[in-house]
Amino acid sequence: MDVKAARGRSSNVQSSEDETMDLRRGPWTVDEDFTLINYITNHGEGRWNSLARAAGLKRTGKSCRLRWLNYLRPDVRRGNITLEEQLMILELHSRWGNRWSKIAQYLPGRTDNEIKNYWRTRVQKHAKQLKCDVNSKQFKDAMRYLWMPRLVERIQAAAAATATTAPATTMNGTSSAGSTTSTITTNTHHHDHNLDVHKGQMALPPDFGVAKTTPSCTPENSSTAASSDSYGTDQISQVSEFTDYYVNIPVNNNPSQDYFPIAGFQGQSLTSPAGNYFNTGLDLQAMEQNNQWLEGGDTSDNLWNVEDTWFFQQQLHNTGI
DNA sequence: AAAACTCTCAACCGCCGGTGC
DNA sequence: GGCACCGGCGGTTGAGAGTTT
Repeated sequence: MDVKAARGRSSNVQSSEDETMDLRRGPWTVDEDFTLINYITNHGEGRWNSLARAAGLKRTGKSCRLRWLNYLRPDVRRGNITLEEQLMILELHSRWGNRWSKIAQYLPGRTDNEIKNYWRTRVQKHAKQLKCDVNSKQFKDAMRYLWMPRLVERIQAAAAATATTAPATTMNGTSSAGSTTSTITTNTHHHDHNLDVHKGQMALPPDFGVAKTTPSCTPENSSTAASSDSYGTDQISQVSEFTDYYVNIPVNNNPSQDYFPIAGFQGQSLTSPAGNYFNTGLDLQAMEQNNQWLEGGDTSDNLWNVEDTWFFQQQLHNTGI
């Protein structure tokens, strides 16, 4: 098959160099993969254009680089994004916006492309369901006060379940295995860098979770400093608005050592994630009392159910936001 | 069963900054 | 300083798989 012509968009715009070199485009074949892996195994990475030529691949250097980094590299992790990774992505995106490669640095084995795809397909889908812009204050607040706490809950529930089967370790804080009533312990100055969050290697940025001297989860300043797609240097929060406080959450089989940061809580029970920090008119406590959104059993893609969406939209309507 | 629709993700594009001549 | 080349990044596309009608 002539891969070059496989993608209509690609076949329309061909550089003269491509035509003279008869470079291939489109999906990689098994043989090409094998050739690239073999060459890099024997010679290492180098200048990608010359590598492509030396390896006998009729591909651009860019294409080889992309294939290697996003797919063939031995340490690339594939498959579902874990809850911890989801939480990390939400958090880091709140800080850095669409800096996918930077975010990927903190998710070992995940590529910027994968994270970008996750954001576009999952996160933006939720924004679409809520009929609001993914960069809007409403959506960011909903993400912070609904989605992230819910992720934390599920992580915690999973950890509690693990603890039930392996009672030798205990959570830092009180815990009811299998329930969602565990108390989060505030740890405002905890700096466990390079935390063993996922398969032992999920490193956190140096200021991840650093407490501000003044809590910032107020209607006035929430979701105003970050999360724009066009980040100027003055727009990048030095401290994430999502990670004002550490919350000790065991996230793997060694809960006594591992803590996962999450924002917006100050020693609150997870049963009240909407809590007292949200006074923008979106009465999330009422949402909680409406109790639909805390119902368990959903999947990571179903953190927003129909009721959530409906209620959220009602709040938007009622408050005139 | 099949058409229509939705979702996922690999791959490409253009732009930009770094580097060497 | 100017130019060319290269690598890296974020944005976008579209094929194919999956789901719904």
